[in-house]
Amino acid sequence: MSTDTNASILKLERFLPYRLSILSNKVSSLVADIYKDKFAISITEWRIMAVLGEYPDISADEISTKTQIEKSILSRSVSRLLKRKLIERELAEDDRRRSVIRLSATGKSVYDEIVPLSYEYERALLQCFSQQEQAQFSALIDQLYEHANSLQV
Amino acid sequence: MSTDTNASILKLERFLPYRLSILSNKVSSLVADIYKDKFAISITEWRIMAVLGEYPDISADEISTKTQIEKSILSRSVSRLLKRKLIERELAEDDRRRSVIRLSATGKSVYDEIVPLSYEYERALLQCFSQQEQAQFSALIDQLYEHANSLQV
DNA sequence: AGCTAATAGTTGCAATACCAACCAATTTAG
DNA sequence: CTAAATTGGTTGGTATTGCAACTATTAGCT
Repeated sequence: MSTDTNASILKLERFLPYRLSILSNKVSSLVADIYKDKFAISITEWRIMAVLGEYPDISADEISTKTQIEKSILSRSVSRLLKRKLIERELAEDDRRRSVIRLSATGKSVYDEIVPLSYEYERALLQCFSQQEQAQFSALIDQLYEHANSLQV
Repeated sequence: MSTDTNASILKLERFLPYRLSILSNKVSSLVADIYKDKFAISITEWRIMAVLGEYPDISADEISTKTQIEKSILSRSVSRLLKRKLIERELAEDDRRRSVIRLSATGKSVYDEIVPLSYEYERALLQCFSQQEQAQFSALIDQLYEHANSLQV
């Protein structure tokens, strides 16, 4: 990590935000290729399906807060997934603004195929770490995320 | 970190690629706002300027490999920076396909303003870590990046 | 030299992202 | 009870992205 705060030159390749971005892009693009090649699903679409696998029958808004997908993007992604019959949607009885979304049977079967692939990929990634390092890294990520959140204006 | 590779449900919020993506977005969007508000410069543009601050008189192609910015995006960003007179460009004498890019005087003064802000931001981010944790986190990022790179098809 | 391949950079186009405006249903406050 | 504010979701406009095709120049091979 860079240490000299008053340096007059920025070493981009050691600058934390840059490094995180590069790392994240690399890690995500590898899975993205898998999802895309085998299932023609984007990362965004997969995230929606993933949340629905975990929490069936939630609203678009709940998906949005859980995945941090912006609501216009979510709306269009949901349309695509509906068109491809990977998810189903109906109006909520109690509040007709809301709708309730869930994986369709097809969607569930795709989900069931992707989940193990995802875990396998994560496992392959983490193979470069010892058990202890995994735990450390995980904790540090959480810690930094919390902190970054608190820096928000 | 998720441990059970055979789980039938994916916990998205504990899935490493997702967590890295969220963290990176958060961390980058905070700096992006600073660059944008104070200097009307995007992250991409800043990265280009940052590399030029470190390595003056390099070609677009060299910038591309150093920043991992795709060359079409780079080309357009360079145009914008030229138009705003933040950088200068001339043809390389030895190879007239290449051009040689550097910060202009204005660009350098903007650079000189942004660098301390960036370091300050990084410092603020890292305040949630002890010295030891910083070193660990940094090492783990490098380690994971190397490994992810090696998983490439 | 002369032809082919490779490289540096630009541009076109389709997909995606983001913001703001919008519609419809519901909640709140007077 | 009703007007205003809020909420869930969609849509429009615009900017950004990413791939591929293209131009121009240089390198390599025979």
